Amino acid sequence: MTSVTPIAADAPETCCTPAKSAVSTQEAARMATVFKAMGDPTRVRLLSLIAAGEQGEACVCDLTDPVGLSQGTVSHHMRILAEAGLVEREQRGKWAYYSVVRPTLDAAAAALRTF
Amino acid sequence: MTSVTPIAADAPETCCTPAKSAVSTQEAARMATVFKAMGDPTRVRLLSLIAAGEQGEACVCDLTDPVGLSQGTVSHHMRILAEAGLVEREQRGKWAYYSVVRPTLDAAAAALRTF
DNA sequence: ACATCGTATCGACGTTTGTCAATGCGTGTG
DNA sequence: CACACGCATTGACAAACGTCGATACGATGT
Repeated sequence: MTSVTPIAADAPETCCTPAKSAVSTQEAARMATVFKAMGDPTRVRLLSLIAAGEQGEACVCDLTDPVGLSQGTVSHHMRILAEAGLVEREQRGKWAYYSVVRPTLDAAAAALRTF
Repeated sequence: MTSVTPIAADAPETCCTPAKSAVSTQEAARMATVFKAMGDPTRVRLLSLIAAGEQGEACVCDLTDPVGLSQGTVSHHMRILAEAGLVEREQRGKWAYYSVVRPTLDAAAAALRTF
């Protein structure tokens, strides 16, 4: 699984506040997945820590201390962020480096502006 | 309660990708409140319906049918959206009109871009 | 091969969440 | 006044969530 459906970058051809129509149920669900992933203080913090990291990335071992949670819990949160398409995982040696997926963030921000 | 703390419009004096630092725990918590409110498909739908409404507003009776949930449940969701500062309530006659609070949306979108 | 280290996964737990049906509370209308 | 209507609140309950400790997995180094 782990579909990673990045909110849909549609927005057909709109101009300025042009007779909006409500989003479909499925689109609402996809948006909610991303927002729900960011709906936890710890995950917001994790995302922020990763973005603030050296190359905009960080491994789990760098994250457990700052958030003050067990390694297992952090790993769990990373999984949720990854499934929402907010971060990407890259195995380097025995470390797992996570980096922020900017397009997803941008799509989410854009989606917010459509309301 | 119902603090309605709109994410903080800080962003001191930054330019282009300038040595980011992680957000504080409290800021993370405030952000998470807003995103958590949008972390449910029904609430995304509600927000969208309101924004798509006549004057960018809608009363609960207009919302129950589209989302297919009981009136009590819709009222519950509206409360959460209101507490997150995402919508405002205005009593007009015997109807309660909800409207989207654009600044909160914008602040959330801006916050997303800081990652 | 073996021991070690960094992560992921599992099982269990208390808490929070989304939902409903029922009830309470204002507000306008007969 | 009494009644109907729109909305909020309550109580209850199943499902989902966040957390931990323990365990399993995969890569490194000895």
